[in-house]
Order: sequence, then C-alpha cells, then structure tokens
Amino acid sequence: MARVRKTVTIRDVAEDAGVSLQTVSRVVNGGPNVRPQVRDKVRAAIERLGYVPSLAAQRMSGSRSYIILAINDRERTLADWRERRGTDWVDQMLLGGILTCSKHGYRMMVELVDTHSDHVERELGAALSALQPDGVILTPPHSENPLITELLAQRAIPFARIGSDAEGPGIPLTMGDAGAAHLATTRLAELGHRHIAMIAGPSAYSLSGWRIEGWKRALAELGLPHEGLLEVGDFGYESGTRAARALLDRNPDLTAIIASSDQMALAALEVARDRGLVVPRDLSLISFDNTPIVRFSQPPLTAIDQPIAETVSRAVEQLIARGENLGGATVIEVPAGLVERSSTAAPPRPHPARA
Amino acid sequence: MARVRKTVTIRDVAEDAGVSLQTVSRVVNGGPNVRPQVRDKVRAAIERLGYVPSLAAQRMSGSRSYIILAINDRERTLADWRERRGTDWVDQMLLGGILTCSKHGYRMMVELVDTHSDHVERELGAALSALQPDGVILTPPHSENPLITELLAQRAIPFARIGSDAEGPGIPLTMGDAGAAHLATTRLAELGHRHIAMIAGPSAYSLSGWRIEGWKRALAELGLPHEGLLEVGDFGYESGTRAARALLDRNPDLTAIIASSDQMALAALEVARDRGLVVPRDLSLISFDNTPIVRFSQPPLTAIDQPIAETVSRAVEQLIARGENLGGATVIEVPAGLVERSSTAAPPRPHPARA
DNA sequence: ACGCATATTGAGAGCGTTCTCAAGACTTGT
DNA sequence: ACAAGTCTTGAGAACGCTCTCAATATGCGT
Repeated sequence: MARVRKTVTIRDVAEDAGVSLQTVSRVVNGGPNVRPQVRDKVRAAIERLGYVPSLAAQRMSGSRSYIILAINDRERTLADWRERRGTDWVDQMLLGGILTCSKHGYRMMVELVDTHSDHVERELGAALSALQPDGVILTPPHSENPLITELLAQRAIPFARIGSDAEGPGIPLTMGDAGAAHLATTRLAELGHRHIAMIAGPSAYSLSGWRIEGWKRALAELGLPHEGLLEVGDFGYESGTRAARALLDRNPDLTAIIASSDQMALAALEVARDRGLVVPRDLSLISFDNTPIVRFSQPPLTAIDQPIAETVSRAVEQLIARGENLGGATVIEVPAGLVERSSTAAPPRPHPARA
Repeated sequence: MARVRKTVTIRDVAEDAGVSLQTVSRVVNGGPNVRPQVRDKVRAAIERLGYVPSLAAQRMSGSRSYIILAINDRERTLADWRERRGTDWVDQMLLGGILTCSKHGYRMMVELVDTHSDHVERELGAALSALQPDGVILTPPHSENPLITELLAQRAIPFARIGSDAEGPGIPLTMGDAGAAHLATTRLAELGHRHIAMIAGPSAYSLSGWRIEGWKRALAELGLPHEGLLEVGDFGYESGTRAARALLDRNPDLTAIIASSDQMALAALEVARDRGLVVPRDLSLISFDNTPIVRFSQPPLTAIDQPIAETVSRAVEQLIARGENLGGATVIEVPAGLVERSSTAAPPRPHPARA
C-alpha cells in the first residue's frame, strides 16, 4: 500500500455517503436540521474514509480560522530561553492553551513580539493578516500596550488581556495578585515575622502595583511597618541581587522577603547565603511564579503559584465562546495559591502575637 | 478611524499598482521574470497598503502550507508541565523552531502525541489532515516509532527525526550523544576519578544506548572499569533516586556519576546529601540536558548542554530546503558541549595518573 | 530589418470549505 | 384533503491565493 494517498475531501465523503457536500458540512459542524439517519450515514462515511476538514479551507470560506494566537514578549522570552533561566510563561501558556484549544477543535500558535519596538504594529499586524486568528491572548506587558490593544480593537479581533484590569476592549483576566501578596504577607506574619520586605516587579506591569498594594494592605491590617521595606527589580536575577542587598543593608531586623519572581527570590537566597544567613532559619523567602527552578533550589522555595495555565485556558474559552469584543467586561480572576516548601519558618527571635 | 478595515488582498495591491494579480503574486514569492521597475512599483503598493498574504489562501491554492509541525510526547510533556518539573524539550524546541521558521516565512505549531497510545496514527493523522504541514519534526521517542514514520512516509510529508540515526525515510539528526558521554567521562577521569558511574535513560530511546556506548568507550580507553556502574532510569526524578542509591550501595569507591537527565542528576544530588556526601567534594555529578533547574541547584550542576534549539533549527532548515523525503540521508550531528559549574571536582583521595 | 528564442505579463481554472438561498419533503390544523 | 407552515436537502457563489498556459514584449543573430 505504498501509493501516495490523495487527501480525503468533503466531496469524497459526500459521494461515499450518497449525499450532497453541504450535508456533510452540516454534520461535521453539528448543524441542526439533519435527519438522524442521514447523520449516521455521513458519520460512518467520515469514519471509514478518515476525513478531517482542512483548516485552511475552513478559514477560506467560513468566518472562523480556528486559530488562537498567544503573544509573548520576545526580548524577555528569548533571553530566558537562550540563557536557560527558565521561562515564566511560555510553558504554562502552552499547557493551558494547547489543551483547551484542542478540546474545542482550535489550534494555538505562539508569536513573540517586542513591546518596546517601534514597529510593534507592523510585526503584530503581519501576524494577524497572515494567520487571521479568531482570538488573541495578550500577556504582560503587552496586555496594556495601547498600540496593541487598539490595533486589535480596530481589526475587531477578540482578545484577552492577562494581567490587566483596565477598562476598554478585550477580556481582562488577572491572577489575584493583590490577594496573593496579601496571603504571602499574612502567612509570614502568622509565623511571627514583623519585618516583611517586598521586592516588586517593574512598574510598567500593573501586577507589580497590585502586589505592592496587597502587601501594604496586609501590613496595615497587621499593624506592621512597610517603610524602607520595598525595593523594585525587573524580575531578573541581577536586579534581585541588588534589591536583596539593599533591603538587608537597610533593615537589620529584616526576617522575611517576598520576591515578585522566582529569579529574584533565588538571587535573594544567594545573597543570604553570602552573608551567612541560613534560609529559612535566619530569613524566610516567598517567591512569585512557582516555576520549576524553585523546586530544586536549596532549600526549595515556598512560592505563590501563578495559575498561568488555568488562566490561559479560561482566556481561550472566553475567546471561543464570545464572538465579540465586548468592552468593559467583568474582570475574570483566577486566584493564585501558596505552595509551602522549605524557605519559610518562624523568625529567629519570635515576637509575641499582637494583642 | 474606527471603521472596521476590510482585509487587504492581493487584488487590492494589483489594482493599486496597476498590474495583474498574478504579477503581484510573483513579486511576493520572489518569482523570476519580473522587471525591476514593475517589482518596485508592486513593492511600493504592498508597503503602502500593508498587504500580507493569507496563510490559509496560500495553502489552499499553492502546494505549500508554510507550516512546520513539531511533535512532542504528550504524556511526558504534560506531566512535566503540570508538576512543574521543567520541560526538557518544548522550550528549546520553540526557541529554535519559531525563530528559524519565521526567518523563512514559515510558522511552527506544536502537537502533543501519545506514543504509547494505540491510536497514534489516528491522532497524528488528524493533525496532518487538518494542518497539512510542509514538514514535521519528530522528537524522541517518536523519532523511531515505525507507526509514525511510516504514516509520514506514506503521506509523503518530509520529516526530521531528532535523536535517531536509523535508516529509512526522514532526515536523521542527533546531538552527538556518544561523544558527549565520552567527553563527560573523560573530563571526570582527568579530574582523577576512577569509578565513574552512569545513570542511563530508558532503552526505548536510542540516545540512551549511544550515551552508554560513549561512556563505556571512554572507560575502556582509560583502562577504567564499568562493571556494576550502570543503572537505568526513566529520566524522571524518582528513578534517579533509585538509581543513585543502588549505585552508591553497590560501589563504596564511587566518586562520580553521570546522569542522563537533569532530574535524575538532581535526584542523585539529593541522595548524596541524605548520605552526608558533599558535592563535589565527595561526589562529582554531571547531568545531561542543561535545563534551567540545574543552574539554581546547590551546587549548580556541571552539565552536558543539549543543543536542542540549534538542532531543531537545523531540522527546520532542512525541511524547508528539501521538498523531498529522501531516505538514507546522512545523519546530521549537532554536537553537545559541556558546561562546567560546581558539581565537579577532583575526587577525595586522588589517584595517581595512569602509567 | 526579420525571424526565432526568451523574458515578461495576464486570464482563467481550481484548491476545500462554508455561506446564502431556493427547492422539495413532511407535518399539522381545519 | 388542502393550504400553510416547518424540516431537510442541495446548488452555486465566494473566500484569497497559486497554477497552467496562452499572449505579448523584448532581445539576439545574421
């Protein structure tokens, strides 16, 4: 059976089943108004011939392309990949995206776009024209880049904004950053910590602000100070090193740090080690992201688990369900959880519980 | 300018440039026989209108789909993703694949397929029919699954087999596994180690055999023993724990272990720690893969760097270049390198160099 | 200049699907 | 049993592009 098999088209199925091409199409797409008897006959033919509709042809004629395009930051992603630093996002995006897409007969494609470039519109526009996706998923920091959101809105392509709660077109989804930071802070306070610092992400990311907000709110509720306990990094390792050093230099009483990324937390761990501080005995550490690298550090890090896969999955479902770009949609929040490992413990000199 | 812009088609460009639709097509595809003057005019129109050909339409009419499909093992990939163990492959595949594809105007899609399932052909067949990719990239263990390679050959779809040097259709590519294992072994011997163990991967993977082969050959050349120094794992953490324990139990003189995956090496590190062995003082460790997790372990691991991105990139280029499925192609080898970190050192009681 | 080869252009069909719309087959109410 | 629906089916156009092939323009040798 070495002969090259010709592609099975809808026409072959129609002939085989003895119905019109259009009827097959209806069966394939679950159209209404088809007699059960005919439907079964067509299904049998499809099965027998192994027919699968061509995505390209479906796109050509129909209004849908069955493609969801996920946009990630190129610069950051490539750097992470090249230097094997561990990617915060792409893995989990694919996990959530591919699975959910295929469940609905869709396909996911990944596009890397430079948000800082002055030809974002050009790059993204080309991808949109070529692929004509039914939906686009934006991740930070693209989620709030007006050049991008406006381009998408103008082209009337439904899109999801992950990590954004701004008004405007597109479906906003967040991962409960404020709540997660609040949770981490509270947990540390429960362990007895009274000087809890935060290494935040860059302010260009909305989620950086939300995390700071959650941290501050928890501290306020607990009657703990926040002055001098905040440093800003860029999510990268080096910035974590700088921030941890500054924090430790400035606060002799510091016993706990929450870092806004795994890499910054790992950097803090290294700084602590250099200074002879044992984690978690002398210093507790909680990171954001929960990527694989924090499972195998010494000690393994307690981390806020960003439910990226779940969030992307929700985004995909929203995009597939709604055909429209409804502005001002309710923010969908997929809450993050706390995975306790071995970088958190009671502080060296436990303070009595607050009265 | 809030009006919904209609898609710019090749017809719009033709009109704008005052030429036929066919001429525009020729310019876009770099066809020969177009006067420079006309070409420039058309290019200007394309630029002005922001025309980008529709992938779907190109696929419909032409012979190419401009899509390369990368197949990865679903079971393993999903487990790695879900449990945040770090994926050995997908990241780097995307790095090499996406970049190289886009350089040639192609797109890469990822498909997860269960190699053990009895409906591999069905699953893969559906993906092939829907996408009609111009090329497929197979990663282990799919690279040598006859069900898959035969399906591809029968459909006359060019494909690359990464991690396979078998005869038959498809372009074979390897990462010099024997050489890499040889290199790691030799390096350890240079440091003075005389009892160098290997935790191999499952025998279903050809590369497992190659690595054992390289290790054994190096040992033979160096006059060192290999008896009792081989254990087989499944690349996963737990299997690494079992293997490391067995190795250490059986060989009191053991001072170095080469593990066939990062996770197994990390497991060995943990076993050593449990037994009070300090790495690298008491035990040297070299892992295969060099994924992010070994950069942040304590100590950071010396590792064989699998050039997955580069290999996939080469595969993409081959697939795009050749339109044909030439059997018995020469094996393309992208050699792996050794990244020295802090898990390797001279053994506790250095042996004199061999006479 | 003339005829032939070659370079350049355009016209029309076709790719595999879904869309629109019209035709035929069945119901149902009276 | 008849008209007026409602269900079910099919025919043909359309999607945006590349293919094939024919038509025209240009270059060359003598």
